[in-house]
Amino acid sequence: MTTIRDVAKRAGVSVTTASYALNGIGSIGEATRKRVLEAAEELNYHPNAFARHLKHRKTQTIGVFISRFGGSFYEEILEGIHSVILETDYELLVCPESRSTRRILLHRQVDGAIVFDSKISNEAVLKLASRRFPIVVLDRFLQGEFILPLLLDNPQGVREAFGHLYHQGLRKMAFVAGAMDSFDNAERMATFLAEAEQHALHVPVYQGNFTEISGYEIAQTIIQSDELPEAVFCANDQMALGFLRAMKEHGLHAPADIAVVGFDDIPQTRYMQPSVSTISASRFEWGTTAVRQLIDFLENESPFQPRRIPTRLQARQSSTL
Amino acid sequence: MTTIRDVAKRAGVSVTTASYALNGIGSIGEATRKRVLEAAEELNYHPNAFARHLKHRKTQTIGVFISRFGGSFYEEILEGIHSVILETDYELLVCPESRSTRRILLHRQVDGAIVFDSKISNEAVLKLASRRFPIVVLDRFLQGEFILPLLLDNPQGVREAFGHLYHQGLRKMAFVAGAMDSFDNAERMATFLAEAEQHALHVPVYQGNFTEISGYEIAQTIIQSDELPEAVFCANDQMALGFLRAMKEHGLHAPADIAVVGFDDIPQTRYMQPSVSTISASRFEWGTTAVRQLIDFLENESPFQPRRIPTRLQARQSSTL
DNA sequence: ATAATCAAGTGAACCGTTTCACTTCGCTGA
DNA sequence: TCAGCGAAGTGAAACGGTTCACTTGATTAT
Repeated sequence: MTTIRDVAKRAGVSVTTASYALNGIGSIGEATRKRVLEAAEELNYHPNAFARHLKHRKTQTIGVFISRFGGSFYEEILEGIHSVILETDYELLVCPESRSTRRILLHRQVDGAIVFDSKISNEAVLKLASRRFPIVVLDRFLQGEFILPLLLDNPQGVREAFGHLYHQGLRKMAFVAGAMDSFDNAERMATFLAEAEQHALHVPVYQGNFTEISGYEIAQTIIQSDELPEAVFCANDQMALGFLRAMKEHGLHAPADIAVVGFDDIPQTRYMQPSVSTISASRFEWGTTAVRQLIDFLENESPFQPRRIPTRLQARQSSTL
Repeated sequence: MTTIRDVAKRAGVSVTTASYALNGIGSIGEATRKRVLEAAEELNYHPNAFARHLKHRKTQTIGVFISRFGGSFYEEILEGIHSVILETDYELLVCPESRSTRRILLHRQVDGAIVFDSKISNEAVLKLASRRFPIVVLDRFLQGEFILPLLLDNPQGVREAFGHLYHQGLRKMAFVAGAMDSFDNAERMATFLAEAEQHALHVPVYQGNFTEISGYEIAQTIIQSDELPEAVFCANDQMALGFLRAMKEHGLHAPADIAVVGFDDIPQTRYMQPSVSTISASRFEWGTTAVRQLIDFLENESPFQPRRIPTRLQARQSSTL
């Protein structure tokens, strides 16, 4: 590995001069600067990032903490984040859940974090966040001067979906809930029930856990009961898929027998027969917004702008009479 | 930030002793060790990763270089890599194409690399690879003592697909090729044509570029020609999807009018109507194999084991008469 | 002629660890 | 009694950069 000392020696200058010349700062004569740059080029010199970070106590890196790579779930968000990073001189460190998450966060290997991993506790986030280490959270509602929660606009999409069902004359509705500890689930449920209440409807809630199988099992239960609901809203698409699978197995059709709406707009929903109505959000924009705000905070200390990511109903076959 | 000096001071020992105690090496009395660990705990001390890396000239990090996050393409490979990393004391740095790729590679911020990004040139890989910096490439055939190409077993899957078509009595076949500079495309095509030749078949080749639209356009051309082939093999699924879309628009059905087979087993193939025959590989296993070999090389200098990732035909509706 | 100014360049400390080479000291065995 | 030893602990250099405070020597103003 060639170091700046090698470069300095070859250019016949001091290390200080070499450093200034390479970084284009300090007052260095044109001829000298050129000599240093040439030497660096000839020796194929590249500064050691660790030495630099150690000195600067900054890493020019944004950390993104997700629970796993799979599931198509983070893909678009990451693409969005990446697209912004490309325009900046920051780097991107994507870290799936593991011991290293703790390590990386604690060892300050990144300048700021975007958190989308419920395994990271609220306490941890609260403890870590500081002026020197702002955190954007995408998966929870958490307030703090140096914490920005950036969440989906669940109410908007859910209200739209409710209206879509209601205006088609459907009155007997059911709600299939996801994991209890999920903020999104809570908000989707609260909104749906509030809308129903406004229209004097009673909506039974079935407790699932966001998995396909939980949707499937809940559908079994519902189908075996006395009378079927006219419409079911599932707190996410996986459960809607499970629900539809059970319906199919019992010879029931959506939307004729039960209209079904999900949430997230995962790719399969488009390809299923029938195609599945769902609520979409621009996950790409979610990612770009998150990283823009984070970098803006790091560079200019601009206070966080609370914001919701818009959602939109995608009315497809499974709920359109 | 608390440093090891703070810990040493609080424990009333030298920095050296603190370091040894924290790392569990050197000869340090039991009582002293305990005192140091307590001090570290109380001060919430975490060693600075950069200082450590600087000293060690090792980062305990594997870099994965992909072209982008989207497209479901890397997902499973990354999951596989991640699952292995979890069992080791290495960390994972996933880097989508950008200036930073160069930076990270050149600045030796990782101990070894897994490359799956055709934008990184062969020359770059050849120049970088060394005993101290082994590289696994997943997207090209590249030989070198410190380079391990880990590729799909294209011939196996393609031969299976050819047999599947041939045994159903199909004789008039066509091949829809992907990007010219792709190793996978070349190998798939070579295998298919060789198989055809063995059975005295002539197979016309249509040049696409792996995109859905190129498959669509080629289908248009073929459909407007005098006589249709009985079967078409597309070098990847995207093109197969485009091909099927064009067929549908012209009122043609797969497999009755033309049997279609793709390659990659992307999720949609399962959900389409008709479901699309394709060739699958365990991408998860691809990832685990890659990182296992890399770490094994780093730790034990065990020479690379050339290997192919097995592929398997998934015969679905689009090609099953 | 001389002081002031300025551009160009340099020495050395520092960032936070690790680790080599060394010291200290109590104990054992002859 | 004392050489020798091993356990416990320490000082300081090193990793590879950056940057503060400083020197040098030429130019300018008076």
